[in-house]
Amino acid sequence: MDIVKILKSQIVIGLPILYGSETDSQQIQIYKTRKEFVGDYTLVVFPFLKSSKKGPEQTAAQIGDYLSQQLQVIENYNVVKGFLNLKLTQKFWVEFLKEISASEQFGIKTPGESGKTMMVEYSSPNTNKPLHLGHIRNNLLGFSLAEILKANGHKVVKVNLVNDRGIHICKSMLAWQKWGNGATPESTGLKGDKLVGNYYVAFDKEYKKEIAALEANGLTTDEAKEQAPLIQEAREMLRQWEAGNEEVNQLWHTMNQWVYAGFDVTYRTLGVDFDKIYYESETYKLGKSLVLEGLAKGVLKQQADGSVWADLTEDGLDQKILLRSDGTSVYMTQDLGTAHQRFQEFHINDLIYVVGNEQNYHFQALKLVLKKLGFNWSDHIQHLSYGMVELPEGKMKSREGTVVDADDLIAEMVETARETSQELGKLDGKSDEEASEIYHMIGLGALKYFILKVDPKKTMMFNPKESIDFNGNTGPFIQYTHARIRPIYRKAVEMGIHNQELGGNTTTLSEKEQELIKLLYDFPSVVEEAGANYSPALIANYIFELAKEYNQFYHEHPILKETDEQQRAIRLTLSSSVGKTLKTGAGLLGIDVPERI
RNA sequence: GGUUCCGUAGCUCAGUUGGAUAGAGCAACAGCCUUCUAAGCUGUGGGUCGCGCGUUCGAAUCGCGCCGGGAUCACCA
Repeated sequence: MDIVKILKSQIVIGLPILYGSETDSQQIQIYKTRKEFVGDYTLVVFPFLKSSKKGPEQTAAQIGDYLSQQLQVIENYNVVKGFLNLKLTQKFWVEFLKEISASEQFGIKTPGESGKTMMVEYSSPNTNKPLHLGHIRNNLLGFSLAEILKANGHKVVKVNLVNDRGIHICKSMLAWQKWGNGATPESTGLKGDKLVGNYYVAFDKEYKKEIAALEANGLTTDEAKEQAPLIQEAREMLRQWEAGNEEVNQLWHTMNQWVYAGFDVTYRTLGVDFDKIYYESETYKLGKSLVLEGLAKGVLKQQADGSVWADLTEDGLDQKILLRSDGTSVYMTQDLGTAHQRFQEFHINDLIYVVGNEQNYHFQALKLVLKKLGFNWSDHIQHLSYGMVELPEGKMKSREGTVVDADDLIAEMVETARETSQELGKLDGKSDEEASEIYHMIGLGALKYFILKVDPKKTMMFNPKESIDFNGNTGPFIQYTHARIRPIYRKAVEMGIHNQELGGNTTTLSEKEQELIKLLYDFPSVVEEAGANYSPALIANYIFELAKEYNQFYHEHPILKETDEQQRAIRLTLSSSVGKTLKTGAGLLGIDVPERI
């Protein structure tokens, strides 16, 4: 049971007794005592002054007296202005430490415990170009969110909706047809997604030339964009695809397979996976029947040209098209259909889309339209809306080649890990295989932490010229701290002292030791908060704090060399608990930690 | 223009259900390896929390108005 909750409930009971007035628990502010003051938890008493009709100090003292009488775990208290600082007994903390070391999975619930199933859709790439840094943020967030939700006791279904059809794919296909000379991943040695991406860029280059030529002939930019032969051809190809043209379909299939093979490599390197992959080519017609039903019910409107619209003006949005005048679907239509299908098929409680904030409007509209159609589960559609990754020059643009390629970046990170490691003389004497496994772990740890430590909803900056750090508030710092702890535990096992009973009464915990235990105590609520806010960043910040605190402790205190057995036992348990928690926390971010560096 | 998100140290970011003297990391400078892993630890310097007004015992945090930046408002996805 959470001590803060216990304190709160005691105060709810106590205030009427002391002052004869009810208090709602909202008014009770308890937080960890700041380091410059003595105590573990602090109650802010200002909100109670009206009912106590006394000064802050006196009120705080009265409440302090009351709580001390009620709760044995309170050692003592002190009052500074309107702040009541409560100090808990050492026994309380030592008992808690015992609990952690006894528990298999501290701070983590078992998936299914909550009785809820969550579906997380993430990644959802287009198949006309390789993945870049923006996709990395998406993939890492999606994977981490799924892990965090599981840790909160939910079952999780991870899905990916691959956007494998549309004009953008046709652009790559057309360019390949025109200028590819039959190139394949095998013949060029290129990763499939890279090969296809090159033709997308090639298309855009030629297309721009055509536009420029038409503009020179006096057309406006819009007209030129519309009339350029290349775009006309691409559109024709899309019509052919939709008509089921055999040849186009064959090419489409072949090129998509190349891309999938390429994506798989990137996904595997990143360590992300999916329970189910949807293909838009199979889902894009879903939703049309829902729209027609809505039309029949009169909640949607049809215009004279036959197009169907949802009127969202009452909710502050605009008119939203759902079926074109020729009766075909748009993006929104498909999303209506897939959402409907998913709630039916998987009996999910929540559906969370991990999609960039540029689509905020789309998801607002999606929920509203579903609501209009009478689906109450639309309230359970969530959008984890994350910010863009920007370069110093601004936004990344695939077509202009100003993107940070996912594979390149990963390779760079692993290479830097290798160089750094060799410079520092780490891993000398390890087999090549073992060493490169660790380089990979550290390189990816650095990258993942770098991305995930930032609040998802914020735009973040990446400067390719400055390499991602390996020191300080970084993934490798967490990994290093873990790798530092593990040998201690291994030695303790050799010495046969690894599971000695903690007495807790004969020794005095140092400030650092208490600080560490208190931090550990926070872990379960951090996991909870990260789950409630869809924020891996909270986990990242927490494990950094924990690792930093541990390194200070490590510097100041001997562990195995401590002669007092009681003291040593506590420090050992503390160390292995921190190690365990770092590993669990990093795992929630999709970051592996090594046994040794 | 409407909607919406953001603005904290030179740089990258924490801190926002209102609480005590606003914090980290990087970069700079000065120290600490014959002692359990120095990817570590210690110290120094660095702030008009974009600006103003308001609410409050108390505002980086809430409200209003400006300034600056991003996203979005397609018969694209």
